Amino acid sequence: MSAKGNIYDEFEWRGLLYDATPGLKDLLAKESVTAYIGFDPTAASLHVGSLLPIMGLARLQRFGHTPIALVGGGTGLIGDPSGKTAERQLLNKEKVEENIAGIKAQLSHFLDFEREGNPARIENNHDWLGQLQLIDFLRDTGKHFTVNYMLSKESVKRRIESEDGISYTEFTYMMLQAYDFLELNRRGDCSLQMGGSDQWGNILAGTDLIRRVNGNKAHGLVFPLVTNASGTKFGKSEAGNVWLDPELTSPYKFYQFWMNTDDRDVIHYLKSFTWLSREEIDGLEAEVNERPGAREAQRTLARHITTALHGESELAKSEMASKVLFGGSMENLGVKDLRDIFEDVPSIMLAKEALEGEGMGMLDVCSQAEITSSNGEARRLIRQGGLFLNGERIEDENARMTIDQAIEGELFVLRKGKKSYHLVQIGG
RNA sequence: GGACGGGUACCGAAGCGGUCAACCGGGCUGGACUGUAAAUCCAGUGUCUUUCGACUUCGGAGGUUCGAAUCCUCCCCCGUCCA
Repeated sequence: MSAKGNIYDEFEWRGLLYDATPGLKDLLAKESVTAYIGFDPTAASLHVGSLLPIMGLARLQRFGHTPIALVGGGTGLIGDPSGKTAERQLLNKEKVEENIAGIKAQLSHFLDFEREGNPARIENNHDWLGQLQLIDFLRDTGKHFTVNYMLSKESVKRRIESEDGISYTEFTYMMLQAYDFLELNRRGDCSLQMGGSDQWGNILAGTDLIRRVNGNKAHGLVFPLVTNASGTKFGKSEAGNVWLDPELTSPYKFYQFWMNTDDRDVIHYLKSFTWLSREEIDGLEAEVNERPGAREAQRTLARHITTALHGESELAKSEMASKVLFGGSMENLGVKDLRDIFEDVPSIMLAKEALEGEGMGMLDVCSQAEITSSNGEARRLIRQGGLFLNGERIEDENARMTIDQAIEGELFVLRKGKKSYHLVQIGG
């Protein structure tokens, strides 16, 4: 169907094909398909974990198919039990609305809503789920689900076996997701739902429902869960979740997150999250094997994703900051540059008077700047050689910080360990 | 409602009258090595002072005792089994 070949093969070589319904490959080869992925508005921003499905939609679009991003304004009020071991906290409607707005903005970085022939769309399932009448729903949709079928689904089974059980609310989630698929199939001829592999059960519930209600053949395709060689959960940094929203995760931190990718994961991530061709990725793979220390693959990965999400200029800033923070000294940098580089580093103001004359004890500075949470901790830190003022190690726990040590008389750069920076600025 | 079992620091888990600020493991924080890595090694991990020491902690409240995380009473919570 497309000059570039079949998207199915594309997913396959990129390692993004975990499972798919039979016949999907032929369908994708023959015609332009409309496909959707659901996004949960449980937070005001998506995080890097959502990048895989988002890219899935984007790839699909480049291959001539039509992507729909479905925001779960309705289902978000219910909560999906898949992959969860405990009952979810319900969100209120206002919060969900707010989250949807944020998510839409982020999706637009990746999907083309203007594209000739197959523009992307965003739908909110609250538009139809909100209208649903209980009795109608039970008669028209509920009839097609046996409890036996629902109980047999992995996500439900696991929760039933768990001690806390599963509420009726979450139990119903599967039916609603199936209904979404049916609705999209009816109104827009959407015939494919994609998602993470944890969605397989829900997706099949949808294809089954569509077949029963209107006899159409619908398809599902799921991506593998993104794994992490170190065994930690993908998408977490030491600072917590890595979000797509620059207010929550600065472009610099976002860039660093990818930069820190384990050698064992980086090729897989390049396949999953970038547009790079097979040849380019093969080249980088060779690079990783030959000169792992250069981390060319990580740099390429970080560049591509950061640019896609935050743009060229943010990438440039992130790279400059990285260079200073990890590369060399800050010697030649003025206050202006430093302020820029340390833009999203915690910062405090201290009164000029406090730093004149004797100055302030480093232990105090540490608590004021919230570098440490007790004097004892600050003491240990210094003793072990983990505290730096303007790049110089503090040797003595009784050292004092005075105004003449300030860079251009305006600010101090404190560093704890290798990576944790704090700024102290002098206030009036 | 009844019968047991249990609640100890971020988590898991010892301790069951003094020598307990509380073994050990994980996590976390520094340091060394390094590739802004992994692995490894070292150190640290209640608060205040840091040498000694003082103070606050072992579900909660009381009590016994010279002395309690450890014994007693009541209460709260969790798990398992029986109703």
